[in-house]
Amino acid sequence: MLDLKLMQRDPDVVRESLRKRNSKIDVAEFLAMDERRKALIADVEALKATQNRVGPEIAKRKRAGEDAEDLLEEMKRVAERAKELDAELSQVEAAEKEWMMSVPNIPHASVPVGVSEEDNPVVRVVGDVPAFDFQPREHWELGVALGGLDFERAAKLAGARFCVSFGWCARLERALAQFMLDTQTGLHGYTEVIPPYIVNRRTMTGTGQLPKFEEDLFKLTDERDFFLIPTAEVPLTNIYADEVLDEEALPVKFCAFTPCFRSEAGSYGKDTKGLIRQHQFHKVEMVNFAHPDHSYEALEDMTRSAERILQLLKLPYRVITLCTGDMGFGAAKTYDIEVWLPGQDKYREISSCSNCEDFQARRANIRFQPKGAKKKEYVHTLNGSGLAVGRCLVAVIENYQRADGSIVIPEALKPYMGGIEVVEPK
RNA sequence: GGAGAAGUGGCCGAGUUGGCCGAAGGCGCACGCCUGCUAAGCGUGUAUACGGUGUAGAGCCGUAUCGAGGGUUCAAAUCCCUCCUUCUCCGCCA
Repeated sequence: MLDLKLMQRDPDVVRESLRKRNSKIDVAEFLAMDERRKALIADVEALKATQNRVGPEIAKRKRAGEDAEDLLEEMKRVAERAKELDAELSQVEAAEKEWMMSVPNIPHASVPVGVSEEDNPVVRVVGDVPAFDFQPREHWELGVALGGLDFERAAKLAGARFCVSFGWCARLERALAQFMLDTQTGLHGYTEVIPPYIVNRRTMTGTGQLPKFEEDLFKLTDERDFFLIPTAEVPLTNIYADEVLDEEALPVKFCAFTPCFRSEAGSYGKDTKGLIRQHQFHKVEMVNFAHPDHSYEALEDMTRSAERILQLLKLPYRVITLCTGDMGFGAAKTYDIEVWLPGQDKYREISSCSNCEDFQARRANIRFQPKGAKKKEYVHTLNGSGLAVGRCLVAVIENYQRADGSIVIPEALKPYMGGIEVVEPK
């Protein structure tokens, strides 16, 4: 959520932001609501002030045994009127809040202006795209042939966009997860967390999934308003909702390995084969709570931490900056890391690292107490995949394939593979 | 799943014949004084949000907030309803 004061004082900044994001949201709508709200507050509070002034007078008369009928009559009318205006005020406030909650974050000045992913500049390219002396195959083809992936039985169990992994493949995914966690906790100072995979509406609203993107989520039919997490960013970031952190404690760095659940509504026809786009996948997520003065350093730091995984696995990748038109709702700046997939002959997203500045912190009410200052400030929150485990499995399979259809296990994963060094066709 | 108890300011804890309660007291914290020695004492201050004004995150005025939401009433921390959370006992269970 944006700062209400900023909306009121400098609506042009918001207009400009929305223009860069190609949004149709109209700031004038907000300004009108805000005017109306202020007018109502003035009226309602004047009436309540009257009530507070006359109330003790009534009590005084009653105690003295005097008649207070005239005041009671008058106050009855005041109370009635106050109630009417209060109801209208509540409506206006709710509408205004909803409007505020649907406005995306303001892009950082360094973010390139653009319309679509075509306009995302490449920041750096790391590792050489491997040259194969045969036609590299796609992961789903290799995985199925080697008995590791089974999409047909998954369809039977659940439906499209699910997968069952067996044997070496299940082990490889577990190895990747463990390797990532060990790297982030051991090398980069992250604290490992196991959060709930089901969260409530408040939590989903704190990070920005709600109210705008409910159709992307799996909602439980339970009357308790439960949702399956689409990413561990949601529970990790909300861990400190409604809390005040010590300034010296910043930055706080959490990581978690969790399943992620996404409805993938509106992605019909995209990536219909393989593991790239599933309703359920695993991800190691990193979340930082940073001091506002250092959050952009933290973004670089987090991105490097994600890249480290690919470097250790010797997987070629590149880093791009998302342009204003391609950036997510809550982000002020986002780097995507794209890994090379020989089977697809292109780079595909495997991590997304964002600085949300105080956008989520304001929604979730996460603050810190600056030393010497009176007022508490919102922290900056960052999140990034470190990495998407399912897509990393895809990358390993495709990059480490050999002409005979076998797959070599990357050096860095061998300690986790229980002796498996090569997966070969039977 | 059954039975019961509780939710007040950073913490503890008063307040339940509705009005004099934004809320006693204590602790903690901040500043000052005193004293001077591994202490203590004294004084003052100590929430947040919104609205108005404005020297525009100074001050002042107003409103709201005693788990959340709704109701009764001229008036509710105090009465009624719903929900949430925590705790205790029993049952069940990975």
